[in-house]
Formats: sequence, C-alpha cells, structure tokens
Amino acid sequence: MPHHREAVQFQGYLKRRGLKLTPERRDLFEEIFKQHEHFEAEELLFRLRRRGRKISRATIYRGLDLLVGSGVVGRVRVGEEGYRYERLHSGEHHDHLICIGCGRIIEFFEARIERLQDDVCRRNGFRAVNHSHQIRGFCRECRRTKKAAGTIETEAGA
Amino acid sequence: MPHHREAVQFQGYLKRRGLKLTPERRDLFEEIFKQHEHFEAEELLFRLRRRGRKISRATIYRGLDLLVGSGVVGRVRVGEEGYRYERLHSGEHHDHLICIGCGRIIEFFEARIERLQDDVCRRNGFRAVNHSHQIRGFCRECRRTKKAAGTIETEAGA
DNA sequence: CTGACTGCAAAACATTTGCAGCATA
DNA sequence: TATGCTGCAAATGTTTTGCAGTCAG
Repeated sequence: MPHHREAVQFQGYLKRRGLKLTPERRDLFEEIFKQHEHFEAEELLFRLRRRGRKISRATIYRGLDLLVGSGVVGRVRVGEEGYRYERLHSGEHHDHLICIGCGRIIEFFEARIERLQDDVCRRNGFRAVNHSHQIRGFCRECRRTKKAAGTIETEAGA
Repeated sequence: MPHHREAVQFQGYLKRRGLKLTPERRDLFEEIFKQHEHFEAEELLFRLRRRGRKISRATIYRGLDLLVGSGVVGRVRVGEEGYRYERLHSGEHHDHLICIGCGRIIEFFEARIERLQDDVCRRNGFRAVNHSHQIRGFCRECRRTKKAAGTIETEAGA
C-alpha cells in the first residue's frame, strides 16, 4: 500500500474523532493518491465512476472536507471559479504558477520569499497561519504556441 | 470631483468601446470611491439602496465587470467564497494579509518578494500576467483578544 | 447495536443571462 | 434615432443539506 504515511494520517484523523473509514472514503483516497497532483471535485466523480466505483457527488464533497481537515489534501482557490485540490506531501509546502493559456499548474518553492513573508508579518504584528501565492501567466509551451499571449489581460491589468 | 484620475480612466475605457456612462454606473463608481478600500458586490447593493439609489443586482455585477476591465477596481479571491473587490490606485500594486479572526485586510508591498517572483518565472520560462499573494492568519488585535488563536487551523495545516 | 454514512433530490449561494422596454451619445 | 442599458426573473454551476435507509466498529 503506497502513500502509507498519508493513509495513516488520514485514518488517525478519522479514528480520533470517531469517524468511519468507509469503502467510499477508501476509494476517494486511493483515486487521489493514485497519481493526481491537482484535481477538482467533479473530476474525481468522473474518474471514480469510470473505474466502476459507485459514489455520489455529495459523498465526494463530504470526503474531501475530511481529507482537507486531516491535512493530506489541500484546497486552493485558483483562477476564477470553484476549488482545486492537491495532494500535500507531509510538511512540504509550495506555491503555484498557473498558466492561463492551458491551465497547467507549476509548483515552486522559494525559501527567500518565505523568509520575506515572515518579515512582513513581523512588521505588521501578524501571526501567519497559512498563505497562498499564485502567479498567473503563460507557460513556456503557451508562449511558443500563441505568440500574442501577452496582450490578453491588458488595459492596466494588475 | 475627487478621484479624478480613476474617473477619467473609467470614462475613457467606456468611451473607447462605445459604452455609456449611465446614472447607475456613476452611482456605482461614486459609492466605491467614496471611502471603501475593500468590498463585496452584495455590500454595494446594500449601501446604494440605503442611500436611496435604485439599482439592481445584475447592474452591480455588470458594472463591476467594467470597473475591473478598466483597471480602476481589482477583483480578488480572498478566503473561501465569492469575490472581493478593491480600489486600485493607478499603477500601484500590493498584496494582502487577511485576518481570519476579524476579516480585516492589511495591504503590503515588498519589492524584494516581487523581484524574487520574477526570478521564479524566469527559471520556469513563465511570463507572468498578474499574481495574488495572500497570507492568512491573525492580526495584532485578534492575537491580543483571542489568546488561543493559533490553535484553530491545526492538524497539519499548511 | 448505534451513531455515522450514503445517495438522492431539493436547497442554497453567488453570479450570469434572456428579454422587453428605456435612455444615453 | 440607434445602441447600449436596465430590471426582472429565470438559469447556471458549484457546493451543501435533509432525510430515510445502510453499515462500520
């Protein structure tokens, strides 16, 4: 059984609060940790159904809440609508480059930025709990393909 | 008439595309630039109605799109749901510290972070269009008030 | 056994859209 | 006068919830 660490973390989370590890939750966990780094709720429903697992949309959402609560999955607001979820490899943290051309998500980690964030918080008497740092633009691929890519979000864009 | 610069920018935007400056759009602009740095769509509806302006929800949303398009207002995804809007003081850019205790939003700008972001993009062959950088946690006030503040989003939180 | 879980369908939200009449440039 | 605009109400899309039956521990 791969992803042992995350499985244990999730199971512990459930057990500690008297919640149950049902087949549906197992399937959900498995599907997520099978390979997918980033995904959406609807996508999971689709994948699971295609694999012949029967599970309802409501159960997906309820299960995702637990996975997020347990810390093995993260919920990110990316772009314009809905949520996007991602596997969290215990303790690790990263931020995102999001391609508005093709939707690709590139992860990055820059320790110096993290350090400067701490400075900012300290200067403002702020105690950080978490942060999200997203840079939106065009990835290498999309820059090559669609040449005029840079001209889309103009007129005094942020 | 205050906020001349932004008003001109917005009017120019409308004129350039053959759109009209209606009383509703005037009211909307005025309400936003009256004082409010950060606000939500529903809030504007409420404020305008209270001031006796008649305007529909649909018109608020349509108007906000234009204000965002013209660059005088920014749309941010903050926290968990819906959008939040903010006035943009021409050309200026900033990021946010968001208090999860009281909802307060503190703006910050750290040139060194901006520079490091550019590095990250360069290393990834990415052309940035915009970015959002939010740090969530507890502001000075809330840290003083609710002592155990740090213990809320635990269990391997990001 | 019992409290938690599931699917379903309905509800809830925030935002968008079609349409018919209205008003700005 | 001709486009664009407005309000309304209905539509949308995503996430949540009530409920009655089911199941894990």
